[in-house]
Amino acid sequence: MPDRRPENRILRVAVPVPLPRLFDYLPADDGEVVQVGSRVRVPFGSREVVGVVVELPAIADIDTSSLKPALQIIDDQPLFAGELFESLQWLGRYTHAPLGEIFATALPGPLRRGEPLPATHDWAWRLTGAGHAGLTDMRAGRPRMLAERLQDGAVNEADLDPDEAEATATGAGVWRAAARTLAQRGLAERIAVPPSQSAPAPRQGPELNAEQQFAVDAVLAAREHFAPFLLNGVTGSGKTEVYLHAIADCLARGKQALVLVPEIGLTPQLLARFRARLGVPVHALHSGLSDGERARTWAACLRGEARVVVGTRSAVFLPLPDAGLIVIDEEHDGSFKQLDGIRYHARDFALVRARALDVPILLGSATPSLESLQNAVCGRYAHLRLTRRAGNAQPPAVRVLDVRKRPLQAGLSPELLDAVAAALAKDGQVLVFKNRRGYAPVLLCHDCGWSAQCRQCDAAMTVHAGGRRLQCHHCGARRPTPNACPDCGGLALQSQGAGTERIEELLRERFPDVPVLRIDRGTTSRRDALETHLAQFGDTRGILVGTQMLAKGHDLPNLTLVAVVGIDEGLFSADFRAPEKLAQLLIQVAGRAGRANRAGQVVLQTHHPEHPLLDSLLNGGYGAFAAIELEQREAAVFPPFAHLAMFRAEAKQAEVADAFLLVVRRALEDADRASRADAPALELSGPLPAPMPRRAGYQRSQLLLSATARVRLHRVLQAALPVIRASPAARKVRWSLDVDPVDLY
DNA sequence: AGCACGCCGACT
DNA sequence: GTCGGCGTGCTC
Repeated sequence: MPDRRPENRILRVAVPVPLPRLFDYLPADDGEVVQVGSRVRVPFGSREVVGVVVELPAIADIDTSSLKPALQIIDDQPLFAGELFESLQWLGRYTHAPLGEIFATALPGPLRRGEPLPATHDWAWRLTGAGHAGLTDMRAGRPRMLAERLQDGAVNEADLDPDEAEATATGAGVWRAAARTLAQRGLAERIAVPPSQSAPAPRQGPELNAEQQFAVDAVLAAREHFAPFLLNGVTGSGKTEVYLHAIADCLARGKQALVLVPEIGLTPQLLARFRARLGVPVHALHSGLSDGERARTWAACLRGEARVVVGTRSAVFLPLPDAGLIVIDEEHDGSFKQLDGIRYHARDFALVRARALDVPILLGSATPSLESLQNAVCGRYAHLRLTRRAGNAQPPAVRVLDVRKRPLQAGLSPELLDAVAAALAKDGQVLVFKNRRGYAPVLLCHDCGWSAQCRQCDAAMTVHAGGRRLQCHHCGARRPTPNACPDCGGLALQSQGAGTERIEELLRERFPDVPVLRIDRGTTSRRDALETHLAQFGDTRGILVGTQMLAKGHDLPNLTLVAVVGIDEGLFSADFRAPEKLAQLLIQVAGRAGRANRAGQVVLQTHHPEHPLLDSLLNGGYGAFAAIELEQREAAVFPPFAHLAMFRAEAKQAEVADAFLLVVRRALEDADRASRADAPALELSGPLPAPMPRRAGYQRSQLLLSATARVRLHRVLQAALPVIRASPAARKVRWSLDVDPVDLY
């Protein structure tokens, strides 16, 4: 019988520092009982940190002479228990990140800093005795109006908040000033009440069509166990209705549902729709919330009070003691991948959690990632298809504009400007969409469409050294930029198109009598600014100019023309994922054009009207494109047929970063040689300059690893990382490891 | 990552 | 004579 008395256990703690090990502490002097998964405050060097207890080994087995006592047990009940604890351990092994940092990223700020788990009760206001007595003597005004609302009993703060329509008319939260006034005069008081489970009565949704019903039935049939579904539904086919039915069933069984949405997808409209339909409070979790609100949602989930949570990437770390279903909307979206710190992929981690929780998981998209599609093709995911659009909505007509040798203004051809003029003449709205993912620039001939390709790699070369050098990101080959096009002899070689500012400027000049609204990071940094801008734009005729931000969001019923420019960089990018991202984007922006009552038109401006990507996409849709692209990925041994990891390093001098990556390369080659059964498991490319090689005075460089077998990739990484971390070169650079990197070039 | 300790330049 | 540059070493 093991001795479980706390004084005979030591605490093995994961501390939030980038050290791949755990630290042991003696129990706190207060003799408090500790459980695995609880936070503890511990001394660490010359400071104090908050860590998580991950083991409680018997004191008899440990040399305790150098151990310090823990300072405080923060949680009497573990914050990380059961499935979440296990899944986070898995994530630590998978990302090769220290456990302490994993726990820290899984927690909202206040909990990470050691604050106690917040209360989750609601607040309500009620009149005091004096308030009831003095009501009739009060002057007219907001305080009196509030007092009158409270005279029949306490009212929750949530119910005092005006609803969406009122909020814009009166301004949100005006009652708070009135409440403060009443409280100061002793007429009203704020009281804690149990968390409300009340919500608007669930409203009936539209009737499901046969495809939707089939999808819902399939999910319900599998609801008792882990079952991944790819819900592949064209734009407007009603994926959300399928989610809502599956969630309603989950709630009826007394279980929790977690819905992950892309950063830009968590709009007030989406939340309002969920709230109106489900009949329980719907919690939201996104970066626009205050730290306190995030901590409260975390606590509400842990206590099982939150039944439905809709959240962005970080919501994948919420505790789900009564989980019944996980939904990932727009599963292909890039914002599910964290790009710094712990570089996790929320969709992939959600799959791991769903398996551990033994619940179904629904991945929805009109344009699934090729990874998920391949999983569906090979039968690991059940493939559900929604092919019919709601109502009479017709897919928009797509026209490809060949702009070779056309006189461009700000990158726009005369034909495109004519199309804009025509749409405006019919009182329509126009969206001019500039494709500008952070592609490294490629060289293009405006006369014939020629682009600089590497002679060995069949991949586009990227422009470096201020346009004077071309470099291949696969093999590192370099050559000078030609002065004239090798194919047609023309001198119209250019590395990139115009930005949205230039386009906006030109359109204003050209169409002075209509509003031109530019939407991009510069004009629209705040989270809700996009919605506000679009709402202001309304449905009058006018032009929207923008980048990715405009691909989704606010419905624009009068949008009759979508003009897309700048797709050639995507067609010939060095990034093997560029075609996939471009195809997804084109489908998405095209989906914005036209509604049931008004036909929409899409114009694609390109130097490559015959490009296979455009051809397959236009003639066979996303499915046809994806089938071809998957074949190419298989032939080239790229994901999902290979598994990648990326070391990145930055230093003041490029040679320092490269020297470190050469050490990494050596360590990986050694580990690979030592572990290999028959053939090398790894293919390495690099060190190569990163897409933005210079940033803030730092030179950035990277080393890519590829392996066909995931286990071997991890085995080699695990063997090589101690060597890498211990190397003197590692201290001279800032470096990181990214397992399953998304943006390569 | 922090933070301390530790040994060499321009300043009150 | 000191304040402070950031190299290197450690954190139970």
